[in-house]
Amino acid sequence: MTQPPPNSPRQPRRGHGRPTLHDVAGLAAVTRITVSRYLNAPGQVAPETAARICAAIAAIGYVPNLQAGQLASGRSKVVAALIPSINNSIFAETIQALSEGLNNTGYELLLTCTAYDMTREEAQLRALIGWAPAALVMTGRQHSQTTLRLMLAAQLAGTPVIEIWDDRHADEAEPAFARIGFSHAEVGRAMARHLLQQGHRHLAYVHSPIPADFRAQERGDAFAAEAAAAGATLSLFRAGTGDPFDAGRESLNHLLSSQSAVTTVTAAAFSNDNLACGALLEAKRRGIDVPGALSLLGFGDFPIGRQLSPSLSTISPPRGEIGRAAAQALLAALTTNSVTQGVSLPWVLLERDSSARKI
Amino acid sequence: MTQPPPNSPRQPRRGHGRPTLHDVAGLAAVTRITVSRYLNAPGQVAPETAARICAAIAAIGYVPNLQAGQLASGRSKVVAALIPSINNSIFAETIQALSEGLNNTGYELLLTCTAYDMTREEAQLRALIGWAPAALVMTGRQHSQTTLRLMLAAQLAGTPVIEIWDDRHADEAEPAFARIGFSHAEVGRAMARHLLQQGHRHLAYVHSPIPADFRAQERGDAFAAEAAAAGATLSLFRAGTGDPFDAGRESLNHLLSSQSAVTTVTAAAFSNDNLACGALLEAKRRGIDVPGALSLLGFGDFPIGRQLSPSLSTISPPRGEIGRAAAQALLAALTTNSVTQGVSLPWVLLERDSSARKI
DNA sequence: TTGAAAGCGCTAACAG
DNA sequence: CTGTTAGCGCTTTCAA
Repeated sequence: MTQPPPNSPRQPRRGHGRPTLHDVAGLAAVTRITVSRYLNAPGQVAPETAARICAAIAAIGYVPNLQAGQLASGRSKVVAALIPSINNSIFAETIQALSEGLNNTGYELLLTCTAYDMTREEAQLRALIGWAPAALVMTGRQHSQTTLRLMLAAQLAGTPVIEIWDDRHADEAEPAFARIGFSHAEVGRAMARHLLQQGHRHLAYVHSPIPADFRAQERGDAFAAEAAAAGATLSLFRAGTGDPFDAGRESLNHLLSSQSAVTTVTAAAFSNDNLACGALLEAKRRGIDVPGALSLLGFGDFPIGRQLSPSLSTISPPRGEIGRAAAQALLAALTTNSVTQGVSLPWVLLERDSSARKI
Repeated sequence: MTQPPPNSPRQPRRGHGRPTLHDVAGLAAVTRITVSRYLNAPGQVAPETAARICAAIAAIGYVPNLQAGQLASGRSKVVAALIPSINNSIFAETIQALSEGLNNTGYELLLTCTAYDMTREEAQLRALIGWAPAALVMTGRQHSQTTLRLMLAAQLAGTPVIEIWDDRHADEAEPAFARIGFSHAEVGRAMARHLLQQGHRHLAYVHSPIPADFRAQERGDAFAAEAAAAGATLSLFRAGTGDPFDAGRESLNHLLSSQSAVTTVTAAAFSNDNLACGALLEAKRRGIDVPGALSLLGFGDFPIGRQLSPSLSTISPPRGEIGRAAAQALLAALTTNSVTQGVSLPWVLLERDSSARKI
């Protein structure tokens, strides 16, 4: 039917089927721009015209092409976010909150996972920048040189950039980007202090199985430093990969089998609650008294920790708050064009039974 | 420098700062189209020219504008996916696998959450369609009329559409879309049969707190039907919202307090493992013998279930497989332009201690 | 192997 | 309140 005439000097391209502004305009007997206005600033269109346009849109099932709109306007409605893992319940809650916060603002969340891999982070960021995002949400403050360059370029071009789940480090110059989170070093120190204050002199720390989880690493390092400063002995372990509960069990077994008579560990801290719960369950299985013979302390405040007995002492990080604050900060920066502000969010040490003071 | 001449009749618009093909072309002393070819079909560009272009790109830090490219080419590199919740570990693994499968294929995953709300699903889908996605991934087979219309329109326009985490229902005509998942009705029946085979005649089922979780509802309904068919008595509960472990505990307490002398429930099945684990922990706390006095059966194969003692019997759904199969099906459909094929994926009933046969 | 021209669907700028 | 005109940055078709 719509065959090009045989002598046509050129084959004109035609769109891929979906109805366009043009079609709506034709049906409503107005021009495209009026339809565009109806969609973006309904107030500027006469009610009667608006009704016709509305009917036309419904009739042909028109859905605006966002790519075209954003290209033409030069401003995009995409917030790009990079997180290490979607599987990790810790980030899930933050993202859920961020996503809720962006809901009904017209902004979409474009989310990708780096799998704790800086090379991948760089590639992902590059791909995301291709979407001309209105804002950038990164996780943590450690990035490759190129990643940092891309972030800086974006920020210079006026795109708000924020780093979540981290805070300014003590021996660091003023951060280049707004951070929304907390200091993992402080958490690590607090974890050590909590155990030291209960009189423990022989501590252990079980690291995350992912060395590239910089924030977890930082908590462990700070824990170690604080323990050393207090003159306590410290055994360091790294959990195995695989099921974190099993890894926690194994780490407890390693810990026990590597005990020397003089330095019997009486308190162990873990990179996360799943590891700690595994250790807790294994201790119960082996008949070890928790906290009597061994105190246990986790991180993350995962729901299961509250359920076991003894219940698991842990750090409760501001999971959801980070997402909410990020959404708020971004929207503020995007609408008022102001500078994005970082925030330090509070965390809490939940002193439950697994590290209760020995009476 | 580039001030508009004072008498210029119109203020020309200029882009928003980021370097474009044009800039690269200028630096490399070629035209834009050659740069475009270098990016999309490097083989068609002379090596010498390619080198110049490559240098230019690096020099000015050019990142292609995807929106412009997709608009011009009419084909997008976005896969849009709608899931009920990101917080739910069950979907997290599927999405992670889908995302891995799409990695390095040039396709991006645009992900949004419906929060188990059909109205929201419709709104989200509409927003996603605005991105002219190359493919659509929906969750489940129940959608609003309008959502279905949009999905059908997309499919008609040649966009592969698949529904994950579900399968063809027995009394349903040929599904309009490819489904990748399994039958929740079958799972529900299998759960009931498992308990019936162990001689239980008084069953209970604890529903998900989310009535709009159609798949969970379907498992429960099928469980109930199977129990009724076998002449067993059945107590139905719906778990409370909030911490699922707590909800599971409460449901056990309700169950026990609503016991009549004649029909003492000896086996309870749950909509998910967290609920079941809560009940398991509560049973232990109350000194109820599991499985001696009460058998417990969950769904989902969450890691914690294996760790408790008695370990939790459960259904292990093909979480990751669904994501992998979806990625594979989409890529096949996108590259070979063939029809998307649905798949039924196998699940397993893990018969662990909480429902061990009474000897 | 490279270039010229036209157009993807929409919106900014400026009239009327 | 509505229309005209000229792009957004890229890719398509055809020609050289």
